[in-house]
Amino acid sequence: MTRGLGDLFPTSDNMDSDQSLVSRLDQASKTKEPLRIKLGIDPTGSEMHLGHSIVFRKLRAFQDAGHKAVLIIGDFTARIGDPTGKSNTRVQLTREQVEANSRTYLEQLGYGKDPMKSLLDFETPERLEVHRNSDWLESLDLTQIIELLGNATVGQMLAKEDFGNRYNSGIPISLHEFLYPLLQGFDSFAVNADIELGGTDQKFNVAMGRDIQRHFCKRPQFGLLMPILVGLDGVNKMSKSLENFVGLNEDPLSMYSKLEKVPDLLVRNYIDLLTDLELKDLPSQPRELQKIMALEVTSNHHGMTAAKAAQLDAARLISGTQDAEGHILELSLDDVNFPAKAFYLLSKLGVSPSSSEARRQIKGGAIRIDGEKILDPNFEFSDAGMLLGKVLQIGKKTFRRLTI
RNA sequence: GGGUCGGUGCCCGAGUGGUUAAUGGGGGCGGACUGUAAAUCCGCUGGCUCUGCCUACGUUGGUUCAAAUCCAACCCGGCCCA
Repeated sequence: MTRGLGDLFPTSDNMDSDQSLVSRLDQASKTKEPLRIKLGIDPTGSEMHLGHSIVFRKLRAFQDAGHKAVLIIGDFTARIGDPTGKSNTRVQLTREQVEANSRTYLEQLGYGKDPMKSLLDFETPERLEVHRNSDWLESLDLTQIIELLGNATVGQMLAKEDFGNRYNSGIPISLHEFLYPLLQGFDSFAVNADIELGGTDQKFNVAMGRDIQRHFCKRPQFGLLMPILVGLDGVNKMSKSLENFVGLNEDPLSMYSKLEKVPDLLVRNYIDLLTDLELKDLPSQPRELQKIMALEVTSNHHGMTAAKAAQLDAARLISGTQDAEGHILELSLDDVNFPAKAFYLLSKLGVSPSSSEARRQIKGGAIRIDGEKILDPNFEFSDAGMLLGKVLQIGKKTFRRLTI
């Protein structure tokens, strides 16, 4: 339960169960009253990634220990946008976008899937509640909103790192952004949370929840924060917009290939946060560790059989051998008008983003056909027969078999 | 609302009437090396079936043979004042 923990508060070790999580857990097991573990997620995108999964793994651990997961789909707060970690105002989403995102989020978390292969246990009713925060936030009236706003000061808001940075560097902060932490806090009150899970960047918002609960005369929650997962670049946090992520619904091969080459410094961290493996039982060679980690994580989401297949495929693709029969994606020459010059072919096939880029790739020596380098962008293929069944290679890692 | 400064390519950021898709950095892509990596080195980095053509420096107009660079209005933002 404490594995990988980033931060926990409050942490007093006295016996006051409002201040010590250990005594609260004791109390819960004595009274057979499961704790309510809140985790909120704003459906602001369509794709979840491994960074999200850390906190869900923790939630699942609580479920498996008999507690109740209270999942909040932030369909209302998604429309405001969490300013945490942002250097500018977030675009506001429409109701329809948010609704579509909510559905894909639930699917990615394993709704309707075997609990053994999914992040959350959706199958055991007493272990899960799912709420949408529009249920209570949408109907707040101005009086209530003003009461809510009274719980925090401008000073507190500006003390929050992201707001402070933005304020000091002259980047605009819209007033509605100040409301976000308060609404997240109100969620904790609304679902009567005992513990709120979140990333370490959520400390301010989670702490706000305690203030709001106390304001409404509820027992304040504990905050249990998990570290932020560093992305594949080894520098920034994992995020879709930085394109350093591994999506939860990526196919096994793509998931494995990305994980297998995470920077060495990250491998232990990934093992700690994304698997149940014990580091001391594992070999120390970085390359071996990468493979074990990639296999294990892929297996968590797709099962061991699929993960092992992905590992084999990845090895074949990397070694550059083209005999990964059936594993090379096919690409149809259907749309191509012959005679076709090399650069036109690449852009028409969609392997190059533009025909200018295709020219550059060719000149840079990135393109091979059946292993033979093409260096002239204007090289002309007179008809499809010249290419049929051959393997087009773009860079080191992308292979496409050309078909009709 | 008033004053003032500013809005440049994926990002940051030079440029301030005239060879040129527009210095530099970051990021990205490609190549070499390697452990498929990191570090390092090299090349590329607006679009187009491309020896040429087209679109670009907040928006729209204007001045000029010529504008990212000058003028006007408008939109957006910072700061100071209210």
